[in-house]
Amino acid sequence: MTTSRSPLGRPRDQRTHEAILRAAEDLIMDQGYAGTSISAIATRAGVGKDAIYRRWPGKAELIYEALYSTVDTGPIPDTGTLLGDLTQLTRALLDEFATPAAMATLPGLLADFAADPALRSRLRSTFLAPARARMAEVFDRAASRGEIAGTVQVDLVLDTLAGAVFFHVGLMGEPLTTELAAQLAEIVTAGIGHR
Amino acid sequence: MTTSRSPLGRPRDQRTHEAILRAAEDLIMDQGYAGTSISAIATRAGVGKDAIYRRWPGKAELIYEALYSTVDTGPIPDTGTLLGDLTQLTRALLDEFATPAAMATLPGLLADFAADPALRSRLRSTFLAPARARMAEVFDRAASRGEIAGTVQVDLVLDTLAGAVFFHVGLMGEPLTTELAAQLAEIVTAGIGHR
Amino acid sequence: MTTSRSPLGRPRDQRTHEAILRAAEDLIMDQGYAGTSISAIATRAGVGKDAIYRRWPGKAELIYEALYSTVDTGPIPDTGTLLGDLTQLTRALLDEFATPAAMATLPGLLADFAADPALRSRLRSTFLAPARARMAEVFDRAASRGEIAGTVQVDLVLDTLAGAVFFHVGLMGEPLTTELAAQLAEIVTAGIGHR
Amino acid sequence: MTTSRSPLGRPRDQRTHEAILRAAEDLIMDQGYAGTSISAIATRAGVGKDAIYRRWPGKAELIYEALYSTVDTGPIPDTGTLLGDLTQLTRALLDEFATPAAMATLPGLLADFAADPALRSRLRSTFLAPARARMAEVFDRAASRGEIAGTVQVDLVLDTLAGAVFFHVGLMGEPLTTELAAQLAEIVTAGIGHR
DNA sequence: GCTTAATCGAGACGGTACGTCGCGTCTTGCA
DNA sequence: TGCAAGACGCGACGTACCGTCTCGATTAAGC
Repeated sequence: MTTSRSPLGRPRDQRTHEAILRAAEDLIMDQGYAGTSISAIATRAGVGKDAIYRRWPGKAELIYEALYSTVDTGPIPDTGTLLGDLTQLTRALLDEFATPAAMATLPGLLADFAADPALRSRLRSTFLAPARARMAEVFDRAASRGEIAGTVQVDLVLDTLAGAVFFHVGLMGEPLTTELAAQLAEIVTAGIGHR
Repeated sequence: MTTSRSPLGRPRDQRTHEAILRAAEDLIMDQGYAGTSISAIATRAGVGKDAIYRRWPGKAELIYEALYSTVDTGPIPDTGTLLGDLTQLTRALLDEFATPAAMATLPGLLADFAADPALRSRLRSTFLAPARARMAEVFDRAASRGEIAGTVQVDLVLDTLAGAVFFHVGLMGEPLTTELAAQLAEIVTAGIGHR
Repeated sequence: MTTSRSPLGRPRDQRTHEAILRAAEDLIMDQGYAGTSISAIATRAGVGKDAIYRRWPGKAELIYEALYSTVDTGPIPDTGTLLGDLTQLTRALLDEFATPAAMATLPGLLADFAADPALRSRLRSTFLAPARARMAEVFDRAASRGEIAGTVQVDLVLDTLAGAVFFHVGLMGEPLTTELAAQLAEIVTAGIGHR
Repeated sequence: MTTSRSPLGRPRDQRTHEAILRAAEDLIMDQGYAGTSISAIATRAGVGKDAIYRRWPGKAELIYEALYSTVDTGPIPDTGTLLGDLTQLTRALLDEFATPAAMATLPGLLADFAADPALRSRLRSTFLAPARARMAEVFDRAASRGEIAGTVQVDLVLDTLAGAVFFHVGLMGEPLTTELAAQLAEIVTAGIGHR
């Protein structure tokens, strides 16, 4: 049997967990990523610093979980055309990145992730891999419809879309046009689709 | 006349200037961006901290000048085709970002720039604007050749290319394939070119 | 009758008690008083922290019991002379203070006791009072032998002896000469005896 | 020549130094030794913690300098009798230990000094050695007057007096009788003087 | 046999202090 | 005025203990 033994000692308090995440999000909102310290989060949450370090190894992981825990889990779009599907995928990406908190956080967060190989691979497996799987499915369907020929470099497309969104939204702080997702999807679809 | 008055007192020592830039580059190489402090740069350069703050307002600007001062000033590519021109522009972008020092620096540097509106606009005017001008020229020629119709959203294309390169190289630390530039240029060209 | 009701619930485990005292002594030996934490004692004893706090209110009391529980209960010396009796009392004092563990512990322990009035009076009643009683007896006999006249300030003598021993052994970490007890006793005897 | 080169860099600010010592003394007064933290001293003095750690390696040395810097430098007593001289020396000892701040500090301070061999020897050379020299002088004069015969174990006497004072005042927190010095001096004088 | 209640190991909890580091500014003496 | 050196106030870092608490499990004594 695989009955996982109930862990020893006092279990972690769920309310503590939530208070930390909430405090983190609040502080990010009005202080930005760099201006938010672990101590400040702890104070605001009414929590000891240890309670934070017990759960997360550092600021980057905490903030990542606080803001990006809602990985896209909706149904994979199936509009009947590659362009339609890609547009929806891109729009989902945008929706996640375009919140005020996310915009204020992305550059600093990505910098911290980039600086640490362990974090980098965590980001890849936690965030990028699911997105890649969804996109691969979309391309598969497009191929079976005959919309595209041969293989598509899914990673390349994903990087292109994510990179463009990051540049626009996170880095440049550009006002977010609702057409951006459509335009990007259009470019990529046409760029790939030509056989 | 606008002859700026020659400044009073002892003139700044050019060797100090160079020593700082060299020390900054060295430290970036083996400590990364976050691990490089102004104090450390000063010590390594055999220089007082004031000598640094007298020249640059902070770490971001110093590192930016030390590593990215060589803005692309070569001739605008003119291969006769949009694809060829874009490939060359993208390759230039890659060459600049793909040095070890640049890869180790980009995310942290961009985070610092993103956090400060003043820096952000400086980046836009110093770095992005020239690249945009060169790209606009390439598109103009393509239009006059009849390769593309109507207007092209140059900013969008630039963000897409730069974003993709940043994601691949700076953030993910991916091994750099020489074909990346060609592939990206191909996607964008096709994506735009279709009329 | 006042037969104390046998307590409800699971009785305390004697082995736990002993394991704690043994762990405390071990840790004191190679980490000193300040370097010994309650957590460390608990871990070393294979015991929860509560098991400690259930028995002792703090580190000072625990260590005190672990190292000084063997209050001098031997027969009161009766050598026939004041000098002989005082020498033996002093030697007993020395024997108790001169163990490596005691030497490593005394200053820190006394500091904790001094900082808390409750502890201070506990020390007085538990440790000093018995020693004082024994010494008073010795003086009584000396008076009845005619060795000393009038009253003797027992407290003063005790403080003098204990203070000197503490200074030599605990504070200065001086190598312990076997003659120290004799010399101190001699001084005090002569100092008091003169009428 | 032995002209000591003027040190490089900005010299340490004397007012900072004094503010720290004053804040330390204040806090000791109403918080005790254990209740006084370096951070609190820094805050109270309006000073950064570094300014403290730059000057003293830890709390013990800082407090020691703040409270006991005024080593007895008055003229060596010369009353004509050993008893008179010793009484005065003991009274000086008492005067130094019997201030409220000193009483609140001594046990904790001595514990910290005892825990570190380096501090222990510092205490010996800075504090005890001068006192020993003064006492040796007193004994020399007594010998030349014929009051005492042969050699006297100055260290033993010093430890006895200091230990007794420490026990009474620092450890037990006893109310301080003005006669204590006289009584102690009397015991020691008689104890030694008998030939 | 069942209930009651205290104890057990383990470890989470809110705090507080630690000693270090980097920031950007300032104050020296010398060039 | 520039310059190297380094002190300055500030504030965050991540760690260590404190003494209390909350788990599930264990161990008697009283019903």
